[in-house]
Amino acid sequence: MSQTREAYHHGDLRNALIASAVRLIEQGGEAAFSLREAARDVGVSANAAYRHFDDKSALLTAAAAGGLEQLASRMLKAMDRAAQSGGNERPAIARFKAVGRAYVEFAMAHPELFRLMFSGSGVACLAAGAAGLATPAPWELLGRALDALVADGLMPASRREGAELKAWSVVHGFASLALAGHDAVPTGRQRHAALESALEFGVLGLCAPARPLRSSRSH
Amino acid sequence: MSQTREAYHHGDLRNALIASAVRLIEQGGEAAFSLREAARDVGVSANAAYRHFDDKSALLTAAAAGGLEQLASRMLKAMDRAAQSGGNERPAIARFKAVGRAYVEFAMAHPELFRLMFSGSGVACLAAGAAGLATPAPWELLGRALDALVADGLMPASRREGAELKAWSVVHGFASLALAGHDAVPTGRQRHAALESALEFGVLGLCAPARPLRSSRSH
DNA sequence: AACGGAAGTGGACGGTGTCAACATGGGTTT
DNA sequence: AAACCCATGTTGACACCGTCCACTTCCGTT
Repeated sequence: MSQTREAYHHGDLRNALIASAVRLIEQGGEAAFSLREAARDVGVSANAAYRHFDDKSALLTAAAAGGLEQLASRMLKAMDRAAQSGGNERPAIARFKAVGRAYVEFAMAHPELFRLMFSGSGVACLAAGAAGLATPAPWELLGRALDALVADGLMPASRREGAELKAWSVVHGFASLALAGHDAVPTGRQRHAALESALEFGVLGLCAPARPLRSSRSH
Repeated sequence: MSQTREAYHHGDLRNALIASAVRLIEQGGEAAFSLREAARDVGVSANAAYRHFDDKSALLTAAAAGGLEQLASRMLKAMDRAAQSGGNERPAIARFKAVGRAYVEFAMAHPELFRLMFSGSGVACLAAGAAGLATPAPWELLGRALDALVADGLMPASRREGAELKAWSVVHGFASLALAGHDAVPTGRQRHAALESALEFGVLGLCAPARPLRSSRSH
């Protein structure tokens, strides 16, 4: 984080612009960001940005990719932490929950950045982000946690396929609704409890035995 | 509340602007909408809009509220339809699933509008939308479906509180990820199957018996 | 020491949201 | 029926934005 050393002509403008974009977005949302403002913020002409980014949206994408990397890093750390001290849960379940918890907590800590990551045709953001990423992509981490659930015999192997989507949906939906300020999502202390409850809900949905089929054809 | 009454100068501009905004947004996303363009579209001066909306964002909010109403209407219709011909599912479960299905299908049919409804400080959108809405709000419909699950003895009453949030998270997350073009969400025919699977996942999470507590204090 | 190209600058264009002042015409009051 | 008023809509202007263009400045290479 040695950013103060950037000389106008010689520093790495690219990263400085990304950092500035992230800062502006986290403060006032995607709307409060403008290419000119970011350039101004770095103390450089507006058009200088075009030497490093094709487009305004290219800068946005780069900022989103940075956020994605940060998210993945947090998830990874949370997983490792949970692996060694999983409380009184089965380790695989503790890890699985830790991943989801980290996901939601990141969204709460960086609401605007999180929103940016999944806004618009996020295809671009996600794909571009995942392309040259150092840390494994978030959904890859989730996949590992799910594999562990199967390996420990907690989740039927037949349900492994498509499990990422379900688990991801719960936490992503939770985070999105919380960010939207939906009434159903409590705030503050109670939200933590709601999140834990939602995580247990996800575990149950994945691991619980299937419901008996109800063939009430006619009566 | 008699809204068509504003046929003063040139028809009811307010609704015309909202309709135009919805159209523009559905075509090219929120970014492709501008106050001036909407005004141009209905053949009126740009500033005329300010007689009906405080702000650009006020128009956006109104458009989102319209979408919310449409969503609620679809959910209601789907619930009613499922109630009378629930396939070979328990009626309460058929209704519950129908609500979620309608939610996701609406998002797929109107991706940009759906995105708008939950973007930004959606508080404004959702609150403003729910305020003077004719049809019951979407989450109210969901609440009824959940009540029915409890009434039929399919979901433990102790889990009723906060159940909206969990169910909502699944479908909202599913829709959001699908809209973002996430790899985990299949497209076309397979998506339908994935949605059904996710709905069953939600039912299981709500209705399945709790996991046995695992009190592995110390070793 | 000269040079070629990368990095950054300045100006301009069309577009946008929004404000202030002005025009208009239908409904209400006399 | 005539006069008025105010909601409705218009015109013009301002600052800001993204982006294109031509120009300058400096670094590393030869």
